[in-house]
Amino acid sequence: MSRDENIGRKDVSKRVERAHRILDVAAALILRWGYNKTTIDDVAREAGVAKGTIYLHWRTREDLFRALIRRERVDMAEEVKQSISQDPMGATLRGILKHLALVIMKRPLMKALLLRDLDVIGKLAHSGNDTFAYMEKLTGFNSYLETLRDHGLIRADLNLKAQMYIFNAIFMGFFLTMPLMPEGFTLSDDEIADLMAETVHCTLEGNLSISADDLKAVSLAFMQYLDHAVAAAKEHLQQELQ
Amino acid sequence: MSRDENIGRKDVSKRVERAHRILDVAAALILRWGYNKTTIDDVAREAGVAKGTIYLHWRTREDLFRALIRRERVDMAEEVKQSISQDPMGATLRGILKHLALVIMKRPLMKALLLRDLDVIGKLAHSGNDTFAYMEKLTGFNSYLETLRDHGLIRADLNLKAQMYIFNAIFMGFFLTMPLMPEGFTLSDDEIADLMAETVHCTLEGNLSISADDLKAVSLAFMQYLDHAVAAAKEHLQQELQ
DNA sequence: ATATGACTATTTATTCATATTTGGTCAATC
DNA sequence: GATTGACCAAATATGAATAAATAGTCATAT
Repeated sequence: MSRDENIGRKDVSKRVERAHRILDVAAALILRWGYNKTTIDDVAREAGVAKGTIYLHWRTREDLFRALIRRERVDMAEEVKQSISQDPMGATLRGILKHLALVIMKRPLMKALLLRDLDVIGKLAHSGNDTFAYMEKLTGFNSYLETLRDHGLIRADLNLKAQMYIFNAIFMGFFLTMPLMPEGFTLSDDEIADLMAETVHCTLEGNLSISADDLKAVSLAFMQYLDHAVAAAKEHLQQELQ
Repeated sequence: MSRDENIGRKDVSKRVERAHRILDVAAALILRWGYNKTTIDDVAREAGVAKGTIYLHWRTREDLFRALIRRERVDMAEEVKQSISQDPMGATLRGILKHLALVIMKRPLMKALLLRDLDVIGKLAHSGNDTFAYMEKLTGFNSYLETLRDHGLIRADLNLKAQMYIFNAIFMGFFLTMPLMPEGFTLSDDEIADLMAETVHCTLEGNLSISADDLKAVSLAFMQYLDHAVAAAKEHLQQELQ
């Protein structure tokens, strides 16, 4: 490794560190004041950099916040991956749902994004309603469901599209019901996650007896996929933050 | 029956008829233009009455639309009752859910109310956020669940609060997911209703074997309750429209 | 080369005056 | 007595003109 590259490396790591510091501030401010009322000046001041510095990282204000969202997603994916890998049943449908739910509940920004909380994401909701990425995610999930089905880990008497819809409805339903329940009918995050998992289990996994081999195979395939996807996303993010 | 009362009757029936005509127009206009942009003048013109006449029925604009919503609820309840009574399994949890869902899907106004579609209900959403009536409905549903449980028609290994939450989450989830699914992943109303029922069945009813006696008992109790509640609501509505 | 913050061109918020719409009333009419 | 629609006050929309806030730039400093 030449000296030039070394120097470059050092510079880059400093830059990335600063980018993260700025995003940290942006995350705190968007949750405190909402996207519409969070200014670049605020972010710069709180992050201890000049405004111009922020524009050395991102071309526009929106770019900055979109980067924040991407980072949030990557961090979440990493956390979910860890969580799943520690649970023998983690790669089952109910496992994924439960771990995903618990991680999201701990992350106010992800929760706000999922629930489309306009107080937080404001105009960020309208612009760039990335349906392409969404479709991509859905089709990715589709192939995961196919794998599960091939290994007998979900019911075979329901078509994929239906199972897809059911999974989505349960996922969104449990989250969206949270703020709708009146006093006395609310449940804790952990209870909700468990019930979500239970619902998916009963409806999509049925009372199929899980073969250890199939579970192992699916877990391996899924973790391998997740490892790869998360690593790529992290790499991509690192690159993006230079 | 004296002649006075007869004359009164006739007048009242005319009045009620007119009230319904006005509400019909209000329903059409609120769906076409939304609450905020539907004026009393519009309603009066379309209904073929003078504006003053409307104020002979309701004290304010909001009262008119709240009456419309009450009527919609009563009509819906009546329709659900009919639908359930024709289905042997109608009074089971999955039966109720399915019939309720199908009826709502056919009623744009109910759908808009359920989904809190601000384009339709506009400022009507904020004012009078009737949590009391909501609580009442929830506790009513609670006791229905208790009856089901006593007759072994739903699982006994989940507490009522949890089952309540699950039911709500499934119900809302399937409805709210409808507009969120992209092209190619959508399902028909009937498919969605069936999947909703299936989900509730798997999760809350389990694979319990239903005793014919218990089913009969629950159906009877439920239909009796529904009959009574709907009749009272209708009576109340009739009274309200004078 | 990197970072800064004063600077500017836009955007957004505020104000104020005017015009229009609309909820609700009530004297006149049927 | 029931119904009407002209009428009014209040609310809402429109627009101009001004002020304030803010995104993004760039000459200068480190």
